Order: sequence, then C-alpha cells, then structure tokens
Amino acid sequence: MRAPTIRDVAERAGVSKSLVSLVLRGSDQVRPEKREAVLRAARELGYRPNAAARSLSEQRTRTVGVLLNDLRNPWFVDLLDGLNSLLHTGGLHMLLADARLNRRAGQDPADPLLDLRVDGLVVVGTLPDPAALGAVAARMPVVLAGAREPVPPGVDQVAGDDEQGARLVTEHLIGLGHRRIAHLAGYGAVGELRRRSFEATMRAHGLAERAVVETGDMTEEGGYRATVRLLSRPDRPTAVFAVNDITCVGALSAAEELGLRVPHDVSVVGYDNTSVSRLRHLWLTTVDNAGHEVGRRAARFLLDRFERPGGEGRLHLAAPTLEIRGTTAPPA
Amino acid sequence: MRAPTIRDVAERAGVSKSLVSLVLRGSDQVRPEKREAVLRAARELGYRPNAAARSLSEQRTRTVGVLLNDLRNPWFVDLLDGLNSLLHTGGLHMLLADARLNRRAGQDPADPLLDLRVDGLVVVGTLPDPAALGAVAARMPVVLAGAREPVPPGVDQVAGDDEQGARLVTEHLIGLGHRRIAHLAGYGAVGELRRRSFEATMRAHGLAERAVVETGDMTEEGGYRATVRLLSRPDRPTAVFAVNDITCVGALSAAEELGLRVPHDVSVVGYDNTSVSRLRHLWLTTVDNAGHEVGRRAARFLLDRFERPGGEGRLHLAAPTLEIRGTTAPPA
DNA sequence: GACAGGTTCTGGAACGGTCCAAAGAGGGGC
DNA sequence: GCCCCTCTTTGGACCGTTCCAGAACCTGTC
Repeated sequence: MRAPTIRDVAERAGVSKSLVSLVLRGSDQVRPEKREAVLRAARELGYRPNAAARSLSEQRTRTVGVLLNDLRNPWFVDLLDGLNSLLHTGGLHMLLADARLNRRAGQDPADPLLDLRVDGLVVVGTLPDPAALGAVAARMPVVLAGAREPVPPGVDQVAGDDEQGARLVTEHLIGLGHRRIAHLAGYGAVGELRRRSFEATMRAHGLAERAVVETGDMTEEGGYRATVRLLSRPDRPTAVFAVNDITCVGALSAAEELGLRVPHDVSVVGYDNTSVSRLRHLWLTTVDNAGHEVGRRAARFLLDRFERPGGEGRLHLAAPTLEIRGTTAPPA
Repeated sequence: MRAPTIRDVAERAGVSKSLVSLVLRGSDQVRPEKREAVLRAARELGYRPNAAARSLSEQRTRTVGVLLNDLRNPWFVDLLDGLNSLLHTGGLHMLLADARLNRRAGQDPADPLLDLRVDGLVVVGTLPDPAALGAVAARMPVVLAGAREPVPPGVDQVAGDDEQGARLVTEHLIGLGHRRIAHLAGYGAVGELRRRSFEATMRAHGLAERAVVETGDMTEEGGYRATVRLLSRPDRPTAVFAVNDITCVGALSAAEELGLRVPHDVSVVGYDNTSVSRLRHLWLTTVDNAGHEVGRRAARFLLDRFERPGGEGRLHLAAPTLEIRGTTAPPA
C-alpha cells in the first residue's frame, strides 16, 4: 500500500507525469479536459505530492525555521500567530524548534533546522551563538524577532519599541499625578532600553531626582525583594514600573504583604501583557508589545528577502500600546 | 556557492560516494585510514547531509509530527520536553504544528505534517477530526497524548491519571478535616473523569451528600462566578476543588471579594501545576500531571511501533502527584 | 498540400542521497 | 602459480518530483 505517486496519477489519467506536474502547479497551458482528468485521478487516488522529492528537485523546501529559546515564554505565541498568518499566504510552512530543548540534547540548536534545509530562519527572543548566526545568515535570510541585540550584517530585526513602551508607562503614571516613581529594572538589551527610556522620560518632565531604579533579575522573587526594599524607604515611591509582568506580580505581593493597597497606596505597572496580567485577580496595567504585528513584520521581511536577496539588515520597531487595568490610579 | 554534496566529499577524499555514505552511516566495514580521510574531507567542506534527499531515498523522514491544539496551553511544554528527550536519542526530529493556527488558515491541521511525510504523529490535547485521524492511523503510528477520548483502533493513548489526581485532592482535603467540599467541574472527557472521581472518593468516605458540584467553563470567569454562588449558600463549603488552575484562580478572587481568607476560611485546590499556580502571590495547592512522563511514554509508544508496527492501541496513565502549597489548610 | 506559428504534451536529465550486486584487493593453502 | 575466501570498495539503479528541449498536434495561409 505505497502512497500514490505522480506516475500513478499520470497512468490513471492517461497522460504523462510531466503533464500531471504541470496541472498540479496550476499551469494554464493545459487543455481543460486534460486538466479535469488529471485532477479527478489525483482526487480518486488521494494523491499528495511528496514534499521531500519536491524539495530535492526545486532546491528549496518552502519551509522557514523558527528558533525559540523557550516555549514557556508566553508572548511568543502571539508572535508565532502573526508570523504564521503571513507565511501561510506565501505558501510557506513553519518549523518550530525550541533552542532550550535542543541545547540540552547537545549541539547547536539550529542544526536540525539547517539539516532540513529551511529556506529562511526566524530567531525569536535572545539569539543563541551570534557567531554561528553570522554563518547561517550568509546562506539564507535570517530575521531576529522580539529581541534587541547586535546582529550580524544582513540580518533583519523586528521588535517592540521598548523605548516608546516605557515612555507610555512613565507618562501614564506622571499624568495620574505620580511624582516619586520607581523602576524595577531588568537586564539585557531590553532591560537597558526600558530603564533608559524611563529615566529619559522622568528627566523630560523635570522629575530626574524623583526617579528611583532598583535592579532585579526579571523573576517574581526578584520583583518581590526589590519592592520590599523600595517600599520600606522613608520616601517610598507612589508608583512602581516593573520591567515585566512577572516582576510586577512580585511587586504586587510585596505591597500586599507590607499592608499597602494597590492601586490606592501604590500603583504598579508591568510589561508584556501576558496572560498573567489578564487574570482578573491581578488585573495588571501593562504594555502590549504588539506581538502579532512583530510576527507579521518578521514574515514580511523574510518574504522580501526571498524575492530580493542581499542588502542591509533592516530594523522595524512595532508600536506598543498601554493596557490600563486595575493596578494604577492617582496617588492617595 | 552551493552547499557541498556527498560527491564533493568523495572527490576531496579520493573515494567513491558510496564509501562516503558508508562512513557517514557508521559502517565498520571500512579501513580506518579511509574513514579518517572521509571524515576530514567532510569536516573541511562543512558537509551536511541533505535531509530531503535522504528522506526520498530511505522512504522515511526520521521526523515525527506533533499536533498541538493550542500553544498557549502551558502544560504542553513539559510534555514536549519529555517527548523530545526520548525522540532525540532515537535520532528523530520533532515537527510542531499548532492546530489552532492552521485551522484558521483552513484545511485539516495535520495536512502540512502529512505532506512532509512524517514517520509518526503525536496528537497533544484534544484531537481534531476523529475520522481523519483514523485514516492517518492506518498509514503511520499515531499516539494521543494528554487527552482522554475515544480513539480509532491502533492508536496509543497516554495521559495523566485524572481519577487518581482527583482522588489525591479529595483525600487531601478530607484528611485536613474538611467535610463539606465543592467541586468546580469542567467539561470534556477530562472534566468528566475528575468529577466522577471526586464524587466516588466522597462517597467512599461516606460524604456523598456533603459533596457539591458546580459546573463551570474552565475559565477564570467561570470559576469566579461558580464560586460566588457556592460561597453565598447558607451551608457554604469549607473547601473548593477546581477542575484546573485557571478556574481555581477565579475561585480565589471570588473568595477574596466575599471577604473570606484563603486558606483560613476556605481552602481551594487547582489542577495542572501551571506556572500560574507557582506564582508566590497565588501559591495554589494543585496536582502535577507528570507531563514529562506523559511525553516520554508517548515517545516510547511511538518508537515501539516503529519497530513492531500493528497491534492493539494501548493506554498508559501517568501517576500525578499532589503539590501542596498555600491554599489548603484545616477548616477553621 | 506544404508550411509557419502557436499551443499542448512528452521523454529524460537533474536533484542528493541509500543500497545492492558485483568488482577488486589481499592473504593463505596447496 | 593458482584457487578460494574474506574484507573493502565501487558503479549504477532508484526514490518522486521539476523543468527543459523538443515532439506532436492544430489552425490558418498561400
């Protein structure tokens, strides 16, 4: 019971395999009755083209690899969604690989993707080995999505605009009347950008010396500890802007434990609009990173490069939006 | 700058392509110095075998498709982790497809995987079209992981033991001294199993008529509303066992809003041990579904079937464990 | 009826591997 | 020196497509 091949279809339809190939690829140089016969035969046999054979012959796989660094990171999903929607209309498949899973198994996480000869690569989140990426980029289009890092030449980059996001948050808090505002900073390029923008915005409003920055490790625990320190100060801030939602949840716990009511006594804001922030129990004010738009744009860049290879690496920053929920209010 | 082929390696090493193939597939029928020469040539050229060509020739892809129904469902990740670890040692790759993403784009979500001629299929979570699955199962090994549904013949099934999990929770609560216990039920096969087991355990402890069941929709909102109803009753339960963590978070909000302290006034328990349950702010007592073990077992089943095709579909239930955290205590 | 020019169709050579039958090399026994 | 046997190595068929050059078939013109 082998799967039917293009030859089986040809035989059944009484034509050559070349004609079948022509029909299936939508050529208009075929007489309608032959086309019908071929399509009917294909349908009756349940024919599915063999992707391996096609890839071998066409020298491309119509598949792009997506390298995630951790499937647990929930905001990737929106990005994948956007990515997929556009790739699909381009007739391309997505092949997911989790770098964390593969790294544990040894080897470069991109290896399986490269062995399968993907036509392009989307690296989501922090990139693995920058040197290795450069070598890959020389062979195929590569887009870095959802991260801000120095990239090898010729690599496109798409991410949320962290500076704008941090500005939105800070101005929201200032607009509510807060003056003494703290930032729970993170690390990495993203953490840096958010912190800088927070500081710049405070400065722009003449609040430079009311700004406080505590550095955490982007975990709930870190957010908790940093907030305990912050809120125990004599001149405690009336608002806390956390580098991400999870840190913000830590801040929330800390405030609660110190007997402060959110948002009455202290406002807190997260970043990323994760599902956690949408729990009505927490209902965090946060920033939506426009993951879907980031994904779409990454796909766009990739499709562009398939058509016109080469050229400089481009950078696109998607505009984030502020999600005002229940953890921010004017100071008491 | 084409990628080097096996012929390039052969030429550089001064041997035939057959010998290169032999060496690369680890044959021991090769003189050591030739082996060395081949490996050196391959290394120098940066040769990577072309997966498409190999698949075509071998008539197998060394790839198994994993069909998820929603990447957002966090407990899949542990399962994938377990799956991947075992598949990897078998020299197999994992190809992820999100049914939700693909369904939106039209067509059967498994189509892309079938076109790529995966050697086997793991369906994670609720299965798509059961009829279609039967047709697939006739052609390749199929395992359903993490769901309890009637499956076509010859399909293996692996899942957490929901009956045991629900029993663990119920006995934990009874052991703490609770008597009037409510269950926030869900739907589907899993919801059914958990509810039935809750009822059976209550009955086994002579508490049949102290058991209350409210049916929700497995969302936070549903959990919230059902809990408000429950806790407003004159004979309100002292413990609530929710069908999943997210429902449990809704229950937590409801209790808090009604001025009841958890776990002092009311204990609540979730199910799934999701990352949400581990937030120290919530710190839910819950059930760990042994996702990693489920994944490993699914891989085991698949590998078995590659070696010995055919035979009855098997069922394996992984033993869940109770994660006792901060939301359960003896009744006041 | 031959011919030109267009439209349809076909055979066969890729693509890059695997695998098998058979050739070649080397060694031992007579 | 020849034969036989084992261990290595090789050529070539094959996997299922695409694609190109050219064959076959029309249709209309002179």
